[in-house]
Amino acid sequence: MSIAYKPQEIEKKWQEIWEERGLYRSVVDDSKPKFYYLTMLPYPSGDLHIGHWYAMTPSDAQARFYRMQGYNVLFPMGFDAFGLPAENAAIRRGVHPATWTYQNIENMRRQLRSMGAMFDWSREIVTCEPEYYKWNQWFFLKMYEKGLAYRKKAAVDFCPSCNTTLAREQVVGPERVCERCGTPVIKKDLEQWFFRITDYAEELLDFSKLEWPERVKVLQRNWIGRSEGAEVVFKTEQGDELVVFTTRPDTLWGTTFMVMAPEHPLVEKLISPGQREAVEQYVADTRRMEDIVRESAEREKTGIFTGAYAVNPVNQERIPIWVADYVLMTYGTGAIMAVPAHDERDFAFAVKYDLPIRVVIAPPEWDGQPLTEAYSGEGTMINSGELDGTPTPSGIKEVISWLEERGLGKKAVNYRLHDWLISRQRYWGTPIPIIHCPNCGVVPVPEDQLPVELPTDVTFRASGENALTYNEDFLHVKCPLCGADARRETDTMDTFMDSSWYHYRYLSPHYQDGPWDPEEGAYWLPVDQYTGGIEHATMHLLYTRFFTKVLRDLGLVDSDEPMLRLFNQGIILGEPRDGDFVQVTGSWSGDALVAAKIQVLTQAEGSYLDRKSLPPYKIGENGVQGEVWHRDEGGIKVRVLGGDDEEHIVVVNAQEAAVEIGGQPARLADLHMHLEVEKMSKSRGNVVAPDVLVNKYGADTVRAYLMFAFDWQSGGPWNSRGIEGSYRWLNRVWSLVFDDSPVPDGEADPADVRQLRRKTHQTIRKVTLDMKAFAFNTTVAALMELTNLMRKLQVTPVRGSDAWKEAVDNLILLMAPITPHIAEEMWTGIGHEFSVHNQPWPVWDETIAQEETMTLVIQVNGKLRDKIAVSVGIGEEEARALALQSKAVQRHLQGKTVRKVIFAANKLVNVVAK
RNA sequence: GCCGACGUGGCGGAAUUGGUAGACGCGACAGACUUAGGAUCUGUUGCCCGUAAGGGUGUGGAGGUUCGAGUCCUCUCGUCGGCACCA
Repeated sequence: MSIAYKPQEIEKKWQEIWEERGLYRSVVDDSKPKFYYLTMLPYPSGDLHIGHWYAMTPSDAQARFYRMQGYNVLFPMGFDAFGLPAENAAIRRGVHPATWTYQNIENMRRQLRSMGAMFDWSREIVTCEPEYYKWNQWFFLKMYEKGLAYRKKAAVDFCPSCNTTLAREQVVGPERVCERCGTPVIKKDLEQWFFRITDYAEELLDFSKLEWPERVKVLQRNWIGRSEGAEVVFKTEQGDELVVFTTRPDTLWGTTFMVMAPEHPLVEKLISPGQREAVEQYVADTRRMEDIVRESAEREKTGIFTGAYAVNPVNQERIPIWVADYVLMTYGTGAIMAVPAHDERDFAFAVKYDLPIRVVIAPPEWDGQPLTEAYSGEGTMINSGELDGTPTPSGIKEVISWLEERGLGKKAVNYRLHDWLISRQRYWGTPIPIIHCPNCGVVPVPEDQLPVELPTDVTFRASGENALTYNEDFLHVKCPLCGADARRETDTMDTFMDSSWYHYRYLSPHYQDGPWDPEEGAYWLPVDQYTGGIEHATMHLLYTRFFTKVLRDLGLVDSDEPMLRLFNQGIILGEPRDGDFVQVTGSWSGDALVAAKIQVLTQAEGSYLDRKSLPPYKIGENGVQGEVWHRDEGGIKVRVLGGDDEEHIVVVNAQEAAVEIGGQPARLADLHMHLEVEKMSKSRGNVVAPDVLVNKYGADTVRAYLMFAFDWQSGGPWNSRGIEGSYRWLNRVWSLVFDDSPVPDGEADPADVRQLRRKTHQTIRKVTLDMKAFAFNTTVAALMELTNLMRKLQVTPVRGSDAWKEAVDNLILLMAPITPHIAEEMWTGIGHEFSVHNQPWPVWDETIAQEETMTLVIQVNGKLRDKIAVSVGIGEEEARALALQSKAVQRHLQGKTVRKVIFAANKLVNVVAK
């Protein structure tokens, strides 16, 4: 073993050589099948996170695998460069968003290169470049022409902290907070731009052309929220039409009142004079109420009678119209028919306001008594005139035809999905290419004037207000139609616009005559494999599907779907750790301890403390001994365990405390607090920095570990010891391949040779199948198994055999996608030609991989009693005889009679006895 | 509340889809080499009883189907994720 494995040297070397030789430049080549492998592009936040590595390096390995299998693989990378953090940095630190962004990109490019991934950098895109966002604007204009982009005044969710509107899916949780900063959103009435994604709602529910995880499809289906029912037209006594949507038209005869959303435009007109003041007060109160309060389901419903009446079209009954906050303007028509007997919410409302409840669906075996709660199950229609007696499922259909015949209503489908709100009141985004002219109104910027560039000389206000709104140069423009002084639209586009089509721009990032070069498109599209996090299930992945359908309808692409196959990787969580064990002395102030001195008795490094070697937990008169459970600027919490594992958390005020670690003075911030398995975050201090790992172990180790240690789909907690295992493995492989000690004398044992060949071919088979199936952890495990066998045979004459060479070559080839640098170094190092990455993927020989002998499992009554080595393909008779001869079997058969013998070929014999 | 996913050693995770549970790795324990080792190498390692041979038990829990269940069915508990007055 003449040379040591020095990943830092060989990785840098090969990355440069691959780059120089253009090894991963992908060009259209009709002689090869194409494979467009796409992994989600990062936001340039500053540093590459271990999560980026976790998402990208297994993807890279799979892309490399396809490449060696003979595909022409495109594996591009870029930066999702517009967005709020850049602007916030500008405000906080006075750096221009562009400067901040490009500095981060520069750094992240370096970090990305350190992965050794096969990214084709000649196709890199940066979405904040005018040559990129010009096409955002172009698409916007095309959509505007087709009526797919429109402007309307709407009550929109607005984040007062980010000072911008949010799309519906950017408002999260029952508290309805801003996804980015956690501030509760407020409602604002603003003129906003929307994309008509609802036009495609039905088509977006069709996943038949997609090989996507069921999870994602379910999330999208829920998000689109399709429900079938009917629209029924009620008339008010004033003669206005009041349309309602219902999924249960069969309960129409049970409508005893109607409810409108407080925001419903007709409310104003309906109010009777006597009720005017009260209703207006109610509407105003509701509108002022925050959504958090209003939309909490537990809250008791409130409402008020408008004084107006409507007529139920099915039975001409006069029913009161109420206004209530439990009806939402944003769903259906903003008005409902209330059927208290068969709807929980209506029931509660009717009880509260003493409104009539009429049963029209008789529950099975109903005794005719008044209901104590709403019955929404199946039953038989009653009190419904000529339709009495119709059972529930068919009743719905029958009522719909009944309504349609009489022109009272029609079958209808409703979606929860809203149009996509794309306006953002922010500077760092794509300007919406629209001009507001006092004479002509809304005027699109002519195509030949694109891009509308973001001005660079802008000043940022601490409030976060859109800098474009007071940038005079940007603002003032002549109307392209009439030449009058006009004003530019200052809203910019949601950044999801950028990521909705970036996979098209990768094809030709600098192409001038269109969003991409159609020739490239004809070859590479659509994306064959997409990988990324599940968190994008309803936003990015729905928008990008919508976008492709729009592009298809514009005649730009042939496919209905952007990405045929999707795989979601999980996330890497923080490593759990015990906190430091400390001895705190000070004085008590109530329940809290005011510390004078905090001594760390041991500093935990990554793993749990050994309790045995520590002093006991203690709460005393002048201090405590225990584990640092939590730490913040003001102090710590110390966890003390009592005799029965009873837990006490002591709050320690450490403002005035002297901190000592190992006898040395230290800062409070140096104390390690207890960490659970939880998301990595700077504040918790459990972030793993890939750069540090690369410096210590090399990229190949990090790649191998990330692929080996987790089920890729699930992710899991980081383990700083675990990565050592992968490093050991690579070192062992290295010393196996570069073993230049003399080969042991003698003849190689043919059985060993056979065993090695068999294992080699089995490994090729396993790795090939598992790589395809995203089972990366078992792929690496298989390679480790082969390594382990080789290490056993390394000290025997087998090392001089052809089987050994075969094993070494194949091991290197199979490792190439996973650990590209060491594989290249070993491949060329044993005299093969550059590059290992241009080699064809090895093929296994099924007959060599075949086992000759196997372990026949012998069971008695289903319990394992013996194992016998037999040759593969042993017949039933023979197996049965062997089983019955087994001493262990005979022992267990004593006093029993054999009833039956089950034989499972190449598996086991089960003797059933009583 | 509704929808979905998941529960396997001290830990991360395997299990050809109904046929040897725990591959591979981490950790732990023992030993070798070493001035030393948190390097490297060898061995052991689900739990319980037993010196051993051997036996019992074991995939969140309870039941069921089957010659045989981590895998299929029913119920149940727990964890996580999504949606949530959606008419």
